[in-house]
Amino acid sequence: MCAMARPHKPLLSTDRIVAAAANLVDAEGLAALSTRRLAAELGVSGPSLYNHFRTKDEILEAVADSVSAQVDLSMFDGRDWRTALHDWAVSYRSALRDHPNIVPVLARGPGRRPAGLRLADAVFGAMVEAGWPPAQATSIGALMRYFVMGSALGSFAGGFVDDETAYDPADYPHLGQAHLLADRQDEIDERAFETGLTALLDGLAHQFEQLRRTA
Amino acid sequence: MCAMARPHKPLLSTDRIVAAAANLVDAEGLAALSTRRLAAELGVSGPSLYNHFRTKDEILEAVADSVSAQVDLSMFDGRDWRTALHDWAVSYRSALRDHPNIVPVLARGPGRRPAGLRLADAVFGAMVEAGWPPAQATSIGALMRYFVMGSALGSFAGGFVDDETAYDPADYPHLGQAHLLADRQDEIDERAFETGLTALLDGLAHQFEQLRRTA
DNA sequence: GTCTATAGTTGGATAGAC
DNA sequence: GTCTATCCAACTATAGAC
Repeated sequence: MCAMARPHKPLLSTDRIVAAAANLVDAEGLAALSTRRLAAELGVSGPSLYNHFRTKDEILEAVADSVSAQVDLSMFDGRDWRTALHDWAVSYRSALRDHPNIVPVLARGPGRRPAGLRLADAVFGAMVEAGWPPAQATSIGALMRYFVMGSALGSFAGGFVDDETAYDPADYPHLGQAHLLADRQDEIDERAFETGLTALLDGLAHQFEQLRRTA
Repeated sequence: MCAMARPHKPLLSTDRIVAAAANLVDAEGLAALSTRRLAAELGVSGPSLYNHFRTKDEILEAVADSVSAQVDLSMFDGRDWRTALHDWAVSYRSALRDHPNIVPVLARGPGRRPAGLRLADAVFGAMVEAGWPPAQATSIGALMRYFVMGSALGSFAGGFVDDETAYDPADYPHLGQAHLLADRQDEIDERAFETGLTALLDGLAHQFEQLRRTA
């Protein structure tokens, strides 16, 4: 009878653990990620995870970095900064919206996470290359992160309840249609993101022109 | 000997509970908010809280709404939309940065929270009043929320470690100065926020002009 | 590298006395 | 409206067998 003590082929791998953890967090939220629960999803016992990660937080960091790794950075090779920044923001948001529950972890910053750092390196390098002064390039990296993370953290439209009686016109005179937002979440959030991104890039292009003129 | 069964003066009030909960979340994070811990801070026993709230989540929602209530909305009376939007964004971010740990809860949206709804009502109403079509006014409310929440969720600069050896130039050729960011967090985040806000408002003003021209 | 067993906390919430 | 007592579930992590 095999007591399953030491298998000849490892049952686990860091990649399998990270993938299962990401699925769990996506499906049930950060709070649902426990070592026991994760192990159960992988068909192993809880303590087995500690052969691959030292703490639960290490697993969480690895999940966060796997999301950063999904962001496309290829547009920074060659294209003009505005187009590149637009396409990057779209890819960035797309990756984060697939995993909104992990956004608060990503918001801690890149720290020592390789994919997060590659991302920061690519956008900062491309902006400096394009002619932005380093301090401005830093601001651009920061403000784009603000906008993308904010847009991925939670749906704007989905934050209103789908209940006509919830928003009394006497209390909220302009929210008469607000209960309709929840039905068209994706469309409304998508349009707001594109509107904001266009405004942001228009405004930055304006600043860039002024910068070139005075230089 | 008083067994402290039913005091003549209530020891607790919803306001006291909310204030203590906010302090706890600010100081130690969302995870530190437990009913037992919160009760201890208030000098009462854990179950006493259930005389004022039905669940822990109700307390959390009340904390979130108390933060929304701190946002100034007076600038929407009379001032031009751009100035009002700027001042509102600054006040909004200021309130949220004082309580960054509660931002993920605020990101659920206003739902049925009165202060959150007053905020949404004020900005939407003011934009429509100023001449923005309702769909655009909705987008503006959403994209401003994205930007402000993203900027309050966590520091950009503070997300890099203050360790010169952490960012190897061979791996990250443009992050040679990144370890210096952590030392000047507030200054860097503040400038990025103002840069982004100005760009956003410049871009929206541009869209508004075009809208007026074609109308 | 996986298992079992377990230590040692901590959690949300209810029942019923006063 | 606060208390005490309690239920029972869940958690991270370690020790040591195989």
